[in-house]
Amino acid sequence: MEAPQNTKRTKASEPTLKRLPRYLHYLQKAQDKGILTISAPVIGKELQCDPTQVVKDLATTGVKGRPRIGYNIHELIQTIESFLGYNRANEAFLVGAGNLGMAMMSYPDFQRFGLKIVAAFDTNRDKIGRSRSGINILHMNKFQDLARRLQVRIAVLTVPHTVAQEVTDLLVASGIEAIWNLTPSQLQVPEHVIVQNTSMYANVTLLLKKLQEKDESESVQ
Amino acid sequence: MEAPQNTKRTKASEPTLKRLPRYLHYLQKAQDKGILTISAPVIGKELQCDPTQVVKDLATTGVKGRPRIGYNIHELIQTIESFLGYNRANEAFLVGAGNLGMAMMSYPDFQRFGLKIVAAFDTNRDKIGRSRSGINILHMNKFQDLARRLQVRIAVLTVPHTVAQEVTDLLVASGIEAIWNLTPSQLQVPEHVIVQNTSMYANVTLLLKKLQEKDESESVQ
DNA sequence: ATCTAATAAAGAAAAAAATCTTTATATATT
DNA sequence: AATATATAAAGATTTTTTTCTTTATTAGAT
Repeated sequence: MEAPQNTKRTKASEPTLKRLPRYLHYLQKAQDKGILTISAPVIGKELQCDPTQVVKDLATTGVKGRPRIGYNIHELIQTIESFLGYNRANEAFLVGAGNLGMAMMSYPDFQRFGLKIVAAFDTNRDKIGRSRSGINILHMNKFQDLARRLQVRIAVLTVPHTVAQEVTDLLVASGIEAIWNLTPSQLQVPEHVIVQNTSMYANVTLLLKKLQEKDESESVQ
Repeated sequence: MEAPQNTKRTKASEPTLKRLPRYLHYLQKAQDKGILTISAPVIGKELQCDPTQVVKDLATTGVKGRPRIGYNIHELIQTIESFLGYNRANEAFLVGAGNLGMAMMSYPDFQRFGLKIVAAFDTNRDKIGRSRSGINILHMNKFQDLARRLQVRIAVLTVPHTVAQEVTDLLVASGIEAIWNLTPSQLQVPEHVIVQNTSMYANVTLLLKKLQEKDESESVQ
């Protein structure tokens, strides 16, 4: 355990990390169909992206392919999953059992992607004691104690944005090291805490802007 | 209406488009506090991002600031909203009234960001006829007729990934031009159809990988 | 009125990412 | 066995995006 076999400390770029799960999803479907080997050009064609991009992305995981054959699909899946850390089950607490929180609880397969939501928290009395997809909803005042005792490092934040910052302060005080922020708020956190923002608004903006640009380019013609 | 006043056809970059809604959200909160003018360094400090980046992003919208003063916050908000097209109410149909679909229906303020979900569709009998946040849930077999009659161009896709492609084919056949894809599937669409992918899996992967890299860098020290 | 400091704006440089090109290799075909 | 071909892998180029630098402007202080 002293020397790492893989000296490939090739820190993958963010765009690459975002593409890898997509490849993985496609590869798993392909494997289910009984396919044994697959080439980068085929993946690129199917996922409508550049084949050399696929080769480059796969190369960062350290997997080796063979000319004229492609990659062994089983080995490829294993390597990507291991590279992304999907084998470890990272335990997480979800905070905010509203609509979005409930949706996240019943979102399928997070566990296959390395994330296991082990409990949910809210302050609404009507929700406490209930459960969703096997995840119990507890009162927020139990968060700090449980997070410390269970050594949970990750929180999924789905509270209303009006209370996002104050809840975040509690998470940080409870030892949370990584926050998946699904609120539109920009969270203030200490340097050692990781925040991953998933803004629905940014995405809807991008979509509408693309549509708008398409309209404009057509009207110009 | 013949010649456009703004010859600034500065097509904004994708990263810029994703940042603008964040600025907007912060600016609106600042405006509520009664602030009248604001400078890029202040925005940058508050949102912990580079001040020159903020200046560049704001410049693409065409807004003008004044040295030593900053930007008029009201004018700034107006300009960004107009640039992003938030004034127009783009009507959309939501397809798939499951957990995520319901969450999207009750997601606040989409309309402020230019998107108005006017109806939802599903095939589950238990859901049809009900409504959520004032949005009625209709049977999927009414989709094509309604989309055409109401000239709805945008669809929000929140169906299970197993049926994502076949539903997409129906959307396209119904004249839908833009799809906000919240399933993990890579959709096959004709060239003229715009797809915006929002993958929860890509985001969770990014978070876990960042945490993993942090752990590794600490253990190396 | 003049000077100073803060800041927008424009431009240059650097960094990052995507795309393109070349090379090498292994399989299938003749 | 020799050749052609598909493909991975490595490298080079181009493009995009971010960061840095410089310049110009303006409010406030002296």
